[in-house]
Amino acid sequence: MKIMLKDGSVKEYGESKSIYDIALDISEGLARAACCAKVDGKVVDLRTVLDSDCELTICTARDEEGLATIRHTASHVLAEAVKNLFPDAKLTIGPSIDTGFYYDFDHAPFSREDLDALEAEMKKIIKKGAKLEKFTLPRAEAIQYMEEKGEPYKVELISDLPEDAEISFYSQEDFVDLCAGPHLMSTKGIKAFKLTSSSMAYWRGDSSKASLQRIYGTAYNTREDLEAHLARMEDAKRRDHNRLGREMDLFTTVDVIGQGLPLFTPRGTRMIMKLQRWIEDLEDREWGYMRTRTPLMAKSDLYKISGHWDHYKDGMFVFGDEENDKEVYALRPMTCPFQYYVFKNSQKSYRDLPCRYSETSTLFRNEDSGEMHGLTRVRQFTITEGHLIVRPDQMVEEFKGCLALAKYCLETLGVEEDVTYHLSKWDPDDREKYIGEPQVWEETQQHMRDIMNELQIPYVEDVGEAAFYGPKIDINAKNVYGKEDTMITIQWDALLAEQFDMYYIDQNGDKVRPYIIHRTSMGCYERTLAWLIEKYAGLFPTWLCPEQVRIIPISDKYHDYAAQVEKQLKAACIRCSVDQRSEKMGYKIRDARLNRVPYMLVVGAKEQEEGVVSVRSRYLGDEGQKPLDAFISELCEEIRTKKIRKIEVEEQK
RNA sequence: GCCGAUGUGGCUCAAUUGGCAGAGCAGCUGAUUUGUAAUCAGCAGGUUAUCGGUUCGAGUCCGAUCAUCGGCUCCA
Repeated sequence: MKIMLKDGSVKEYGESKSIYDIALDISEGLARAACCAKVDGKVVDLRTVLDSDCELTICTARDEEGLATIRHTASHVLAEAVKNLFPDAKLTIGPSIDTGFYYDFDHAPFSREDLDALEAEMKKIIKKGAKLEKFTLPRAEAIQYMEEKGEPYKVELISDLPEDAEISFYSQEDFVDLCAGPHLMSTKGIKAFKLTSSSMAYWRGDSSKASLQRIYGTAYNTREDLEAHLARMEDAKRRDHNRLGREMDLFTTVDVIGQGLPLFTPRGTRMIMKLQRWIEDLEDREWGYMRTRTPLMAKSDLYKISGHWDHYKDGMFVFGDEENDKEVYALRPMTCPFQYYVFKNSQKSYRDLPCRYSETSTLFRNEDSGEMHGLTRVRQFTITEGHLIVRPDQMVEEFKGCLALAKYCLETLGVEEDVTYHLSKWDPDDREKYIGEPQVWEETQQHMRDIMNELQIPYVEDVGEAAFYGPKIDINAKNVYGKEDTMITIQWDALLAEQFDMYYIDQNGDKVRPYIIHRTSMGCYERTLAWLIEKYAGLFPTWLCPEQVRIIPISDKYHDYAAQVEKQLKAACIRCSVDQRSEKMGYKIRDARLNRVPYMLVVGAKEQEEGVVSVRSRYLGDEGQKPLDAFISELCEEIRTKKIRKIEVEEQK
């Protein structure tokens, strides 16, 4: 039998060798190095292919697939440990995931102490180095086998497998689990793992079914990799906007105000206003948008026309007293219909289109109480929201324009490399959730594919993620913990114009339905700010900093000169302050750095005499003396161009 | 909404078995007048998230509510 290794070399083995020997041999004695194999691009278990004649590639622990195999086996070891320490626990499922693995058990909640005990038990199991062996059973026997073992969830899993599916089990000494594989040859292959947390999960993700306890763990090829991962997690904790944003005095929350209702302090507000003025000016001046200002609430009638009442009522804040014949109102969860009525205010000619409306729009969504998180999931947020009412023949160009504007915003914020593009499609098997004809949906989705391909933007397609009125491009970003959030969305809508009876007059004097693009350029301010905090760990580009310059007089003899410097900076619209406290310079510098002020101007006798400033920046450290005029013009240029300077000095702590 | 954990000055944390609520940092006041990451001293700051219960006595035990965190589910 011939086996191809990752480096392209080929090894040949005779019939007599056992698969374990072969596995050991190809991995040069390390049972963990060869984890699984790939045949025709499909990941398969080494055991199933090593005794057949086919061309295969060995995946080692350094490959994504190999690492997933290690983690999958780790989940089995966890399951064995749980059965050893908590024999009553019932097994369910335990896959590998991006960051490690988990296993769900039907059992009472596990404490951190339980996890520590389980970790110790897992180490024992690994040390013994049991061989993992695979065997299969016919369906009836498999069910009987698991019934005898008292594992009802496994019985259910087996019963739900397709008729022709192979029903395989893996054993490691006395512990046996239903599993499709692949797995390591031996538990010894798990060299570095840690149980990270436990939480609750539903059986098959269904909240009406049994609640299970999920134990999360992570496993890596080497101890160094594991430690690097844990260090990344520590770093993530430090960057976490929900912690850092509060620490930096950008926002806060108050119990009596409520969940998902953050308050922005003057520093946070300054950042948001900076973003808002930039984006409004950009849209209006360079992209031909017209600003609207529309109500934050409306009668329920409006949402009935738009379809939101049927599709989204639970997500709205509704008030009023229908039973006593009083009007029922709702706070707006989106801006669409309001801007449609701005469009409908006057009759439009084909020459008036495209009509690009934009609004800095505050929205209200009644998210479930468990959903709120920092600034990324809130009940009230403000989005730079726009609707483009266009002729069908303008749709593709305008859609491209929206994508270009979004990309420009991402580039300016320095985050364009951190996003992924998603084509969010409807779900043909869940027609209830959507309006419109299947054919329209498929055609529109194809248009969007064409646009993305033409612009050469890589994207993935997600089924069932569309809006109820049309498919969309979602631009997602990962937070510090790797969890994705939608930052920007651009939606194609060929349906709602009908609901609102919108039209324009074409060359022939006929009424024609326009198309609509729902879009945002920069997303909502709350989420974008959260993203920026995490991206820059609070060290924002200068133009966004709530405080750009801290003036540090060496002693109070120089307060007058410091005040002069401050006056000139303020005249140039630079956000600055003077630290007048009677502290030593070192103390003031430390304080300014902890406040993440990008520039410090030290002023004393020398500076006062010569009319200069001593510049200390976060980028280069001590930059030496500069004439004040020169400093101001350089800084203004940096702010005007929204430059992102590279930090070249080590951050001390 | 569901499961779990958590909640003590602005922040980080302490308080033995239920027995006087305490420290560091930040803040304020005074002294110090400082040359590139912490000068010294003093002061002030609390209904221990809220409400109720058990108890001679509750930060600590019990219940409810609110909020925060980790997940699940959801995200037009």
